[in-house]
Amino acid sequence: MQNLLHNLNPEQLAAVTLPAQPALILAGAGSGKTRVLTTRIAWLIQTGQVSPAGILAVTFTNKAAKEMIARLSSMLPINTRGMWIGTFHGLCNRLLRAHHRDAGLPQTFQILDSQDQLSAIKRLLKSLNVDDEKYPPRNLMYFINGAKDQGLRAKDVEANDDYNRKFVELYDLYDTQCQREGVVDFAELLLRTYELLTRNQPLREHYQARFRHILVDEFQDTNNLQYNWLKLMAGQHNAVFAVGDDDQSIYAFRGANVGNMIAFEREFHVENLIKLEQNYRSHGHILDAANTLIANNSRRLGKNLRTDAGHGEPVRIYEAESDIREANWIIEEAKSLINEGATRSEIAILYRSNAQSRVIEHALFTAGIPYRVYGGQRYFERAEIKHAIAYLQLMDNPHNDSAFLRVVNFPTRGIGARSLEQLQDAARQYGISMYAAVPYVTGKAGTTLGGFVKLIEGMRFETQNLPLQELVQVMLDMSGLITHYQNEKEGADRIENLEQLVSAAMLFVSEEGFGIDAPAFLGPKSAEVAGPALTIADGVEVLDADAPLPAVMSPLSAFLSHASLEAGDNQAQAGQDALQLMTVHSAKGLEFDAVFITGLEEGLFPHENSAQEEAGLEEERRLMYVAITRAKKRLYMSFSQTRMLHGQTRYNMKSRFFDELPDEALKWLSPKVQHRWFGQRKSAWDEPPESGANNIAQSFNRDNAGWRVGETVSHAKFGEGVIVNIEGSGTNSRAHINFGRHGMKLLDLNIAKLEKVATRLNG
DNA sequence: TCTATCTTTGTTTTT
DNA sequence: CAAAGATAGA
Repeated sequence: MQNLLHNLNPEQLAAVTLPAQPALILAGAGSGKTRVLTTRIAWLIQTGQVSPAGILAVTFTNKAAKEMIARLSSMLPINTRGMWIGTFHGLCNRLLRAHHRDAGLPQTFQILDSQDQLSAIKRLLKSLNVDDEKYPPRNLMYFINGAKDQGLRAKDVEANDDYNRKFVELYDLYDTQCQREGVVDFAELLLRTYELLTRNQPLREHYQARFRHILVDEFQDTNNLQYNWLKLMAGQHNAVFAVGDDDQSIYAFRGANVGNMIAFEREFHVENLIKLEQNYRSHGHILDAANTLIANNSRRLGKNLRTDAGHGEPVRIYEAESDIREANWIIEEAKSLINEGATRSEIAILYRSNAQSRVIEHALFTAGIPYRVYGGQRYFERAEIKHAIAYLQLMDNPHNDSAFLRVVNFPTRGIGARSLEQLQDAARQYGISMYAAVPYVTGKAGTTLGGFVKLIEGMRFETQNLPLQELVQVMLDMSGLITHYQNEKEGADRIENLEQLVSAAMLFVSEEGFGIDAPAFLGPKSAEVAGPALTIADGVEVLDADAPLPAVMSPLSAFLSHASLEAGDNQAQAGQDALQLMTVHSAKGLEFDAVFITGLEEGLFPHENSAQEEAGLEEERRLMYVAITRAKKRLYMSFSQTRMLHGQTRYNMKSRFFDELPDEALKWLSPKVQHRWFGQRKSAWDEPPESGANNIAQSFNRDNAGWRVGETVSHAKFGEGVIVNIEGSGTNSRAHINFGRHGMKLLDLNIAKLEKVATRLNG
């Protein structure tokens, strides 16, 4: 035990060894949060206070769950497989599989990712002849998910006007459609489990009696439903150990409620509140930047990080003329870091939105530097993989209409809109799935559709005793997907991806502990598993702690769940030492020696859709805080005067966040730009401007009262802005100026009192 | 019914 | 700039 607890600081030690009572740990960035959480679990088990089966540990990302399991198995000589450590969604999936009957779901229910959900909604609207201009599918999706995140069914949602009443009605119909097809969306996984446990007292009491210790990571990210879910699991007696950081709450957009931290403190009568403020990650200047920035937020629980490390290097800031040059600068800096001995994988390039990665990727590719992109297009979201998955879904659950529609005519088999219309009519008439409705379609359409059904049934028959990876292979061959892409010009990559699916299946099978030769449809090894998966206790079927997943889920179902819930963390080229590219969101929880935060411009970061309201802006600021605190030794920030977005050049102002950083910690690298065309051409302008940038031609046109497009100006009332466009000339010149937080203004250049703005420079 | 081509439209973040 | 959707012609 000694070795378990040594090297913990007093606060960490106190947190790890708290008594079995509700506890809230306010853990700042880099304060050893994960360490405290895992050591706590290990300590509880080692001191015999609880058995591994009595632990429920919840995280938000699969990455975090895996990390926790890995650390735990290095700390304790126990098999972590049976332990309940996972994401909210993963754990709920597990519960629903085990109790599918009580939950009113087919055993092979399938999980819709957001793409699937949106197309299901579009399909619903179409079938109901609802005007999707008036009721945009996307809005309906947010409406539904928002309601579910609050724990509300359609009947529970209050609607005060016709418009919202329609949304409620559609919400209800959407649920009906999902139920008919045997599919659940992300929010439904949680809500269904919540309802199941609320309704079913014996079941609830069983799990309450079992999980004496519930530990929650990233508690600030819980939404109301998740919080209530935790309350339900906790019951009256269980110890909830919540770890979180209100300053790192960046998921309010999907319902996360920081207020849960305060609610938790109050409702659970938390007497054990511990703050971890010692930072072990970042050098002083970096931490100062983070602290100063986040101090601009109101409504904080209050916490200030400190470090024993020295000031270290200042934060370097660079202003580029274009996004392309920004990327090139990043690469030059990264190169010199590498020359100085830095490891590539310890350098991260962060951006606010995925679209920004393209320019950087291009530059990295040209420079021949290995890199790895996280997130973005994920493996299981690629079109060809989606098709393959749809075939697998139909084999597992033929009533999934989304899957049916995706591949019924892909590759083409002469089943067009008319046949499907007939089929949909039949399905609606009998209230059954499209697959089941096929026999009711007569004529030629009936024959071709029947052929498709035969195909799926043939695939099932051929694979009924095969292990998962062979099942996938047979599916690929029989579906005609491979042949289809062979005939396509750019199909080679797609075929490669499809072949990878076989390896993915094999990997999944070995990692999850399914026997590698076990048939994919049945519960393999179930006969040999020590103890049955489901035990009957007091007349209730419950999930046994030691039973591995396969006992309640067939390998195929499990694999499909995996595809939806994990989407393949883009493991591409793992192992190679490469630069790390990712959004700020996906960087949460990670740390790097050197970090580049890019695209720090008004409208991008903070994002224009968020900066309108105070709450949104504060979330953006927390996001920036997360970004800064990822860095250990070196931190770079950059922004650009121009940027391509939606195929056109945009002129953004530098981010307001620069004004919220402490000058002493910063070093501005960019050359002065204010008088660049009045003679003082220096450094960055020594190189010729890129061709094709449409502002360049205008930049040498001095006819517009001395102003040019792209220039930063200052206005008495609106503050700083960037000239986006100039119309007219001479005494008639008017300019569209982007004043960032004050919006776009059209000003007469001969009347408005504008001043040129100098960029600060101290290096 | 299929394919090629045009038009339109992009929430930014993720389980 | 792309991807998704709509339209026209084969």
